Parts: sequence; structure tokens; C-alpha cells
Amino acid sequence: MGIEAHIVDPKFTELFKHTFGLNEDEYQMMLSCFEVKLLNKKDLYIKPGVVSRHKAYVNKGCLRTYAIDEKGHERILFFPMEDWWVADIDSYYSGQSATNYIQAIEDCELLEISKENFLMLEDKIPKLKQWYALKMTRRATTTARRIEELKTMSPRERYINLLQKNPEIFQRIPLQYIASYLNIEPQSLSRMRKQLAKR
Amino acid sequence: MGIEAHIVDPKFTELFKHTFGLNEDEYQMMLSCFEVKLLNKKDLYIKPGVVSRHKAYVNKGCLRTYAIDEKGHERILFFPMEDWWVADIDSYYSGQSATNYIQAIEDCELLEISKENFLMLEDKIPKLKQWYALKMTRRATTTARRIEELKTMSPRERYINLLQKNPEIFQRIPLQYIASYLNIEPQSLSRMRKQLAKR
DNA sequence: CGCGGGTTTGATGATGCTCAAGCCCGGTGG
DNA sequence: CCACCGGGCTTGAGCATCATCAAACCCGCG
Repeated sequence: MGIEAHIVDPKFTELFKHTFGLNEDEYQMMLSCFEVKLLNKKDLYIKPGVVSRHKAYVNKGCLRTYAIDEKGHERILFFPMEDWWVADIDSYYSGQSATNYIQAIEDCELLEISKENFLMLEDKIPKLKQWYALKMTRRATTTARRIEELKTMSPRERYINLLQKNPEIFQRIPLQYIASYLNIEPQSLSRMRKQLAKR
Repeated sequence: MGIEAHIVDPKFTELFKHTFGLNEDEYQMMLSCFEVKLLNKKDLYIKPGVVSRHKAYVNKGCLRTYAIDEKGHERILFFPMEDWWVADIDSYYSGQSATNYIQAIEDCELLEISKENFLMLEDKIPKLKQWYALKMTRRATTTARRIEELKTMSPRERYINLLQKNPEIFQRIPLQYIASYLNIEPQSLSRMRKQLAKR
């Protein structure tokens, strides 16, 4: 079965056909640069040490990017989901050392592309380059703000803040992962939830 | 009595005669630019709103620079002492809004100079300009580090850290002020002290 | 001597971590 | 079909840290 079989989510084709204004031929050319990569829940897409020559567009599903801290504790950095890019290069953008893992939280469909092909595409489709660059700078600023929040806000404030700004993720992401993301113990998060629910 | 009567501390003359290499005539010229300003304990040198056309070299004594936060609480930013410069301009270098007070903690002897005279002196004595600039950049970096510490370290860690890095100030500065500087309640600081003394 | 500011002490409460146990629920094998 | 298992969430008990409100203490100075 061809690649199209998997691309049920309209985002990707939408993106290229409308946002970037490709005609059918160009679209096919572009598609041929990608390869579908399916991940089962808990599969690792990236593990530290292994150098990957690819990045991938998340077409479906949701993952977690995490690192292991000094004490061997997992620290979740973000939750890539539809319309994110995942790659080794995350370590570059996050300023973290290259010891990051990326693991599927749900069954995922990634559209993988080699660095060479991506460069080539960027070259042919200037809008793609801009769009990607914008995505990355946005991610960098959100990450910076998150680090700032971790320093300045109390656990409870961080939880309430996330609840207001990203309520969606509570629908998909297990609490234990959200706890790690907020740097709160799962038990404490559970208690905050209960306590704040009393209104 | 002339200005010399007050300049008992060798630092100031040392500074100009040796570090900046002035001869006697030049030294006298330089001296004539300054005016001694004596402060009694608790006197305010700077209060917010009042625009000052001067800055002052702290020849003797020690002061506190503080601001009032949203809740009307005093927050001490630093403790200018011998060989510091104090001025309105602190607000500029600290990045704080211009709502800072500077108050004498001990009786102080300041050597005050108008902005015009200082510019003139800087012009005549290039080394002075460099020296002053260096002082200010150092202050900026220490302040930045302090802000970072306030965010990342626990109250206890901040206390221990200060104890190691600036033990001198515990000899001159009342505990309540140190507490404010560390953003700790005086009672808590007192208890930490007691507890850590048990070793 | 007594006053007053600075420091200490006491009691209490909030927050969030840790260790431990319990609960709930979906999947699996018998 | 049901009993069991395991993972994820919740709950319980205890503890450390610090803030807050209050009171006591200490000491130099008028």
C-alpha cells in the first residue's frame, strides 16, 4: 500500500497544497521525499547517542520528549503532537545536551524525511522554509518561558497555569507525564486536582 | 575645616594618586570637584521621584539600596559600602524602576560629584572612565547572578551561600536587613542561624 | 530605670515531598 | 465468563521547610 493510505489526517496535504500552494505534480514530488513511520505506544523514536539523519512530521498521535537528569529521574520537556516536528535536533533547539529521548505516548504516524531531502524541499518551496523557521523560533520562546515558569512559579501555580493555557493536553496525556512535565510529584498533582475540583 | 579633614580613609587618595597616577596639582584639581556629604545613620541619600544631578563615592560607611514592592514591602537590592558609587543611576544599572531608596545604615562619608564634573574628570583621566565602567559592569553581573539565585535557590541555600561568599557583611549589617536582602523573613533567618550554629 | 529597636522563641498553618498502601479498571489466560 | 494481574491514579501518614502572628527577651541609651 502506498504512502497515501496512511495520510488520513487532512493537515499534511492541506498544508502543502493550500498553504504552500503546490500543484498536483509538485505535491507528488514532495510526498516522495517522505516515508511513513508508524510507532506503537511506548516505542522510542529517538534515543540518546544514536545520530539520526532524519526528522519527522507528526501527522497523528502524540509523544513525549524527555531527558534523564543527574539523579536518574525522567524530566519531560514537551509533548510533540500533530503538526510538530520531532528530531534529534530538539536537543539543539532546547539547549539541552543531546541526551533526549522521544517516545510515543499514543500509536503515532510520523512522516519522516532525510535532512538532505528537507533541505532540497526548503529550497524548492521558500514558504516551507519560513514556516519551519517560524515553528522553531516559536518553540524556542515557549521553551524559554517554560523554564522561567519552572523557576518562578510554585507547583500549584504551574498546574493552574497549564490548566488554563493547555487544557487539551489533560484529555490525552496521562497524569504522571503531566506531573513530570510540571516537575511535580504525581501524588501531589493528584491532590491538587482533587482539592481544586472542590469548586 | 577643609575637605581633607574628612578623608581619613586612604582609599580615595590612594586611588587617584597611585592607580590613576595624578600629580599633586592634578590631585588638588580633582579633589575640588568633590564635596563631602556626611550622612547620619538612617539618613536617606536618595529617595524616589527626586532627580539628582550627582553621584557619590562611598568613602566610609555602609548603606542599603532598596525598593518598595507591590505589597508595600521593602526589598533590599544591595549594600553599598566603601569604594562603591551610589546614585540615582542605580535604578538604571539594576534594571529596577526608578523607585529606589538609598539609606545610610551607618554614619557615612560620601564624596559627591556632579554629573558634569564627573564627565569632565573622566575626560581628563581616561583610567577613571575605564575603572568606573568596569565597576558598573561588575555590579550588573553580580546583580544578575543574585536575581538568578533568588529564583533558583532555597532560602536556606541562599543564606549559606551568602555566609560563604560574603561573611564580612554579617559583621556590619543588621540581620533584618540581610533577611530582606535574601528575601527571607527575619524570624526564619534567625532560626536558620541557630540551627546551623549547632555544628 | 525604663523605653525601644532588634533578635529570638513559640505555636500554628500551608505547601509539597516521600514512602506506603489501596483502589480502579482493562486486558489476559484458564 | 471470571479470576487474576499490572499499571495508573488516589489516599494516608509523616516530615521538612518556611511564612505568619504573637510574645518574650536583650541590651544600649537617654
